[in-house]
Amino acid sequence: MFKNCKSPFGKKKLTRAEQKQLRPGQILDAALIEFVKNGYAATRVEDIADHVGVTKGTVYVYFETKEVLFEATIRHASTSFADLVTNAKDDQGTACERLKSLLHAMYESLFNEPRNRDVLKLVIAEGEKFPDIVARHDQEVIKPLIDYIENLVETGVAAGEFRMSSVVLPELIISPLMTQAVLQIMFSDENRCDLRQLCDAHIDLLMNGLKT
Amino acid sequence: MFKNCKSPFGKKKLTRAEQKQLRPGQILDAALIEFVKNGYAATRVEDIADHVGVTKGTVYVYFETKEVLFEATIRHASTSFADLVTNAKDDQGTACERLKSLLHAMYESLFNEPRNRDVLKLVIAEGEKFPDIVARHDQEVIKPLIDYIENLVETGVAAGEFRMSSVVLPELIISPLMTQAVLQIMFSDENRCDLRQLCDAHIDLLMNGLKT
Amino acid sequence: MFKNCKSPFGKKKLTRAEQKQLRPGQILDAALIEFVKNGYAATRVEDIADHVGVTKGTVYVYFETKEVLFEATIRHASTSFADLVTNAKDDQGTACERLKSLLHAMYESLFNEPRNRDVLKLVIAEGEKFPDIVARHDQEVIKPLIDYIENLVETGVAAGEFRMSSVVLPELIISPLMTQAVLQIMFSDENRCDLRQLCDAHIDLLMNGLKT
Amino acid sequence: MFKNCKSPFGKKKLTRAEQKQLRPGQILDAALIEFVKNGYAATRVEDIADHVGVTKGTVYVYFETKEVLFEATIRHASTSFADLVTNAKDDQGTACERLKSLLHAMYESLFNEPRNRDVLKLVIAEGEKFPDIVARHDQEVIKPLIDYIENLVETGVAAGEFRMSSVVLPELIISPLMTQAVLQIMFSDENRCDLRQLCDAHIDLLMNGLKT
DNA sequence: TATGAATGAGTCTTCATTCAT
DNA sequence: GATGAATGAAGACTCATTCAT
Repeated sequence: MFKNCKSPFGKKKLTRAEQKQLRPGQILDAALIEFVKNGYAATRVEDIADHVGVTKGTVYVYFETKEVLFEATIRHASTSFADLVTNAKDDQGTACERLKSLLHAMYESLFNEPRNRDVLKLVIAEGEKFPDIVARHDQEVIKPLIDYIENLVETGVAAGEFRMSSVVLPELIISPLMTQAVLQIMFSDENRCDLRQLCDAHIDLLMNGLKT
Repeated sequence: MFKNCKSPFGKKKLTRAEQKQLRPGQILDAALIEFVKNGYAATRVEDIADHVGVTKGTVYVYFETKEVLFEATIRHASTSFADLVTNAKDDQGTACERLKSLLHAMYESLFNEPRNRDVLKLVIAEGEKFPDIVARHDQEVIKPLIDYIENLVETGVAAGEFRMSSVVLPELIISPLMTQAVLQIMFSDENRCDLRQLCDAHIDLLMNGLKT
Repeated sequence: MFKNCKSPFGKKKLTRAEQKQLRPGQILDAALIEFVKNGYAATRVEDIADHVGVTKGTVYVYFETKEVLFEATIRHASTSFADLVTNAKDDQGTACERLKSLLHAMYESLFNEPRNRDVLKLVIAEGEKFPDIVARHDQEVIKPLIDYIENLVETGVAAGEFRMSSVVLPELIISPLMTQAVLQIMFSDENRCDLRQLCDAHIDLLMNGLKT
Repeated sequence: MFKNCKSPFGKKKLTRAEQKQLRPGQILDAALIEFVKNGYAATRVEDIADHVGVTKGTVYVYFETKEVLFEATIRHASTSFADLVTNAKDDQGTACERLKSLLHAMYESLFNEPRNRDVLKLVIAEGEKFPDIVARHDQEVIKPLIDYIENLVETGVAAGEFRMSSVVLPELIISPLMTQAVLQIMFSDENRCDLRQLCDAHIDLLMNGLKT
């Protein structure tokens, strides 16, 4: 009895099987941190292993090569942002309200999910060596977002909420977010800018700019 | 015959002394291309030398280490964008006109000067390993630009050209440019977006958003 | 009773105990194949395990180290050829007849027992790293064969069957067999040579050479 | 003066250029020794470098990979034996004399040129991993020799020197040499056998066997 | 000044071996 | 007995850097 009840008070000492299930995730988390810090080439597989508390060899039990690990790392970290658009599609309300809602969600994600910034940095820095990753990011993150906004703007124009004059490119609408992400990457997050203030100013300027 | 007669009418066959004077610039140009392509760590000094048509040793005649070469490369390539603000300060006209003029100049620079994008990419990708470079870039490129725009907006508000409501952050104003630069970096310049159209849409949306 | 009578009609589904008894032999068989194919250093213990259908760990249950396994593999595979001489000693008849009989038996063994070739290849290839194996092979395979032939020749000379002129070295007598084995090893058995024809030509030439 | 006159009495201190020319040969010689001693897989590139008195890196200046080095090593060492047949073709005399002459030359080569044994050992041991090497060896060493002997025997039979009865396979004629080479490889050359005696016995038995 | 042979520290990757389950 | 996760020592290969020419 209690044979399998590993110390009911602590949470350590997992069984091998449990460890094994956790390992890939642990390694991918550590890999993201290290790859973001040093870039692909300058990150040593051993640094990642140390970060997890295992040895080099263990990393190779789960990932065949450093390249495979890198690609898996990006894939692992790329989820949350894509979900954002998916969720936004359920929103109700006027185009204006839905646009605001989307932007708020994006600012929140920018604030709470460093992984999105991390992925962006890696796509920028390593895209030349890993074209597949750029394509994936375009396909699964950028494109859906741009398309959704384009659709929103068209809906708003049709409803008379937005002026229809010149083409309003979706890139324009999200550019403050992208720019803020890039600045956070460049200046290592020392919050030079109050995100809430930026969000408000962004929406204010944009809505004023769009209104009929 | 005429073997050494460096064709007085052509521009080839420079003397050794002339060669020597050109070398550092040639090396820095090649270094920029290679560093941008592969990143700092994955670029081999020999690749740069090959690109110039000399051997590794020659690079070390002019630059003590790869790090020194990298820093010199960034410094060498960082000039043009800073000049832009300096030149803009001579502009005359209303705040609105001067803002438009600045943005046009920046789009033109984005279009004509790939070096600005190159430097941005390197600052993003290698900033963690070279904090000095980030600081320099902030000090000499970003800050002056932000300050100039801030000043312009204040002037415009004071003159009643722009509405004064909420704070309009300079970052908001330049963000479409920054975003476009990042997209160009990520997608290797396959012009997904007509720059002229973007410029017009940007100015249109911005002016509408700012106006009283 | 009936202990071993698992499913009297089929031969599959052995008990664990039976499995256990077979394991060492299965491993040694697989090890021979892999060691012959890749050599000692380039053979991975896991390849051998895979070949048997077990995992690395199981191999180590039966053999302490890769070296021990290698030595056991050679010993396991070295039996048949030694028996050949033992059996030949029971032969009756003239020296000439007994020599022919021995050669026939050796050709048959060369044809039917790839293991002899396998052992020869390993002794040649790995002898430097495993001197014991060479010594064993010399002691248990080569020496007895040479001695037996020497004795046979002496008997034949004494009986007037063979000319006694110069010393006839036993190595001369078996060299076509050794050579054929080496060629089979080198050219992976693509039968460049009809063994029966070789056997006949060998015996013909030899008997003619030996006759008074 | 005498600046470049490197000690006319000693032979050391070669110039860089001279060194460079010698390096590949030095490396190949060392590589042959090490590869023969340990086999391909168990030989470390550093062992070879140490043997030459340089560092690992230097080996890679001249040979891209260990595999390339191995193949070059075999090619470098494979010359002398092939020449033997080429030279034999100039021989004059009866078929019998020419055959004897060839065998004498081969025994001499076996005695004086350890490289031939070395190549044979590597072809046997590593042939499976390097099929090209086996093919080359067959094409350039074995085939020419076999063909030459076949021709010689036919000539001898036509001239009535040899009996024409059964087919006499060239492999039979050279097998004592091949066997001796293999025994030398296996027993590391501790001359178990007087080569001169073997040669005489071989020729004696063979000529007796062939004669009409 | 320019070269490029040589170096050797550093990194990826493999694999024999161990041991908790 | 069997497993396979984990280890860590070892080896192939790279590349920044030096220095004799």
